[in-house]
Amino acid sequence: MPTCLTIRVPDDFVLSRDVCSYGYFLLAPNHWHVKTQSLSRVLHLAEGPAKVMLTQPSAPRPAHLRGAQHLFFPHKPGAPLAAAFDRALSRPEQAEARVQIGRMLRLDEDASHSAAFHALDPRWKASGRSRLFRSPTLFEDVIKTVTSCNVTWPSTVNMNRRLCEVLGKAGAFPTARRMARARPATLRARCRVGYRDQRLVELAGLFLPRGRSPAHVDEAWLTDPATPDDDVFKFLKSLPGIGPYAAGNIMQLLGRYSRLALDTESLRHGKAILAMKGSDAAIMKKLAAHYEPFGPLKFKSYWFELWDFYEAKRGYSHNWDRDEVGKSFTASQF
DNA sequence: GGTAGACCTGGACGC
DNA sequence: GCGTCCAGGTCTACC
Repeated sequence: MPTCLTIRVPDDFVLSRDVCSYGYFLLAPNHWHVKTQSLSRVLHLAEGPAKVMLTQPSAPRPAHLRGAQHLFFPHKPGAPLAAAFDRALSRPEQAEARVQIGRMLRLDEDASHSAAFHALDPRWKASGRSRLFRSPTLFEDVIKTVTSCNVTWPSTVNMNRRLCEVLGKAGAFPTARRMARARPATLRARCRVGYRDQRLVELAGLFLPRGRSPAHVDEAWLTDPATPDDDVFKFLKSLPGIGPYAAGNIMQLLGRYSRLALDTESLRHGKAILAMKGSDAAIMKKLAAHYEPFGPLKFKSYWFELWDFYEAKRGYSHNWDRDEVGKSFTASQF
């Protein structure tokens, strides 16, 4: 009989809001189902891939909001999630699945973490936004970040879809082992990753347990609170295909929010929304100064400002259709 | 330390 | 249908 797990979540956790909080929820193998307000994807587990569907009990729509265009998330905050798999999971696999789901949904950030963020930046208290969706593994987060560099959003969508189709098992995201064994020419020709081919293969090799390179990715060290942010940032920048933007983004994916990931979207935001003037370099400096008051959580403040802008243009993110949004969504098109 | 140019893909546009 | 232009971050060579 297929396994169905009950996942306990923090008191303020809302599936629709906390999944649809970062662009990766639109990238394969993730699939957000607007009609049912649920998330499905294939997870890699010890005995093979398993598809999971995550749901949370719904909350009744308050009478005063009925029929009105208003920020309303359809789930009951803090209600346990149901994780329904398409096959039976062994005990060790169930534990593994819980770890991966917990990472993806940032269940380690409890209500007190959200409260601390809202105390620092009260603009997000009403919506409750605080968590940023990520991947079940650091490896997937790093590869997704590289596929988002120097391309428009539709290309990122395509690259991730093709990586899953060509190298993934049963629709899963490729494992580091599989990608490390791939020929760069295959990645280029079949996954359309372009010049990133060699870099992706090298990166994948650094995630293998017995990486020979001194740059081997030690996830325990990267996530250890005792490791200074500066050291993590410096290490990430030393990896192939990772520059200042990608390193800043991976920092937040590691739960380190003290850095910004500044790119052309940031420039657009600075000019159009924050009315900043000057050269690009000058605006980058102004952006850094602008978010400084939000200290160790500045990435969240920055990101939710961007997200607000996207939602103002396209409606609430939990109602975004993956295929529709995948065709556009880039600075030059706003 | 700062900067110019190459690296690729895919969409927009003109013919 | 074809050719050209452009957006996008990283890397290398060079000053």
